[in-house]
Amino acid sequence: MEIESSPSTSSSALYSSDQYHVPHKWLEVQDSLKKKLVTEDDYTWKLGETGEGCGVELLKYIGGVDISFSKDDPSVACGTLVVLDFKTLDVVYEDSSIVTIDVPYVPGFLGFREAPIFLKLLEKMQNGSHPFYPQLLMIDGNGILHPRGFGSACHLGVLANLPTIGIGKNLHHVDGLTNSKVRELFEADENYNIDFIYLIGDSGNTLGAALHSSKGSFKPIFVSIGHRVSLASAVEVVRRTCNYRVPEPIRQADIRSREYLRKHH
DNA sequence: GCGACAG
DNA sequence: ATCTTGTCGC
Repeated sequence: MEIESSPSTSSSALYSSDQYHVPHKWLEVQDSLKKKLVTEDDYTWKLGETGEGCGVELLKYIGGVDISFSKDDPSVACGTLVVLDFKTLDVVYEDSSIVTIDVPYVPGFLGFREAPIFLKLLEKMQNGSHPFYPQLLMIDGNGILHPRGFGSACHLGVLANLPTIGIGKNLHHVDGLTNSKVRELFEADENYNIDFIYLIGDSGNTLGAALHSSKGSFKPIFVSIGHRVSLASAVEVVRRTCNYRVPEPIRQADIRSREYLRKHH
């Protein structure tokens, strides 16, 4: 007869520390959603730039999402969805919502905590048949650059059935990838004036790319595919939305969510 | 054995 | 994520 395991003994030994507890079914749900993941370009529009205006549908509305948390009450947060014009990078839509979050942050399960909030914002827009509903979404968090290949960008992409790109501002150490390894790769290629390197794990899989996205930034951002987009397209889109280190859709969502929270709380 | 740990 | 001052540069 099995003895009931103690609460500190999580079903997945992601980390040797018992600092985090993985709620029941999260691994199963993640695995189930992962089966619906599409890792290639799956959309009808083009990125434009060359020979546009020939009747082809172009990428115009690109979304960004982020969440800011209250310093006083960690359960109070503000989720924000912005939509930018891909060409001009002007914000053409913004919606923010103050919410209370009871779902804990567990490394490797960020989607469970944040995706529901973004889904609500997207549904609100979709239900109103808003003309600026995003064709593609950028998420503050990783895509397949993740311990089980299913980060929050994949999570939201599958649930929203939208092409998504994951943006990490810090490296999630996965498959043998480390910051020093990334530094080495950049230094090895620096002679060729290359501003990005592919993140290839010990498994041999390409999990994403590290990109020096703006001129004055030595610290890279970490791009990985979420859903229905190829890595090449993802990097291209990210490149073209970076006025600063952080791509504009995410940067605007970040700024505006923090501002909204400050005003309404 | 210790410690790592997207947001 | 959030806690935080000054400081360097355009």
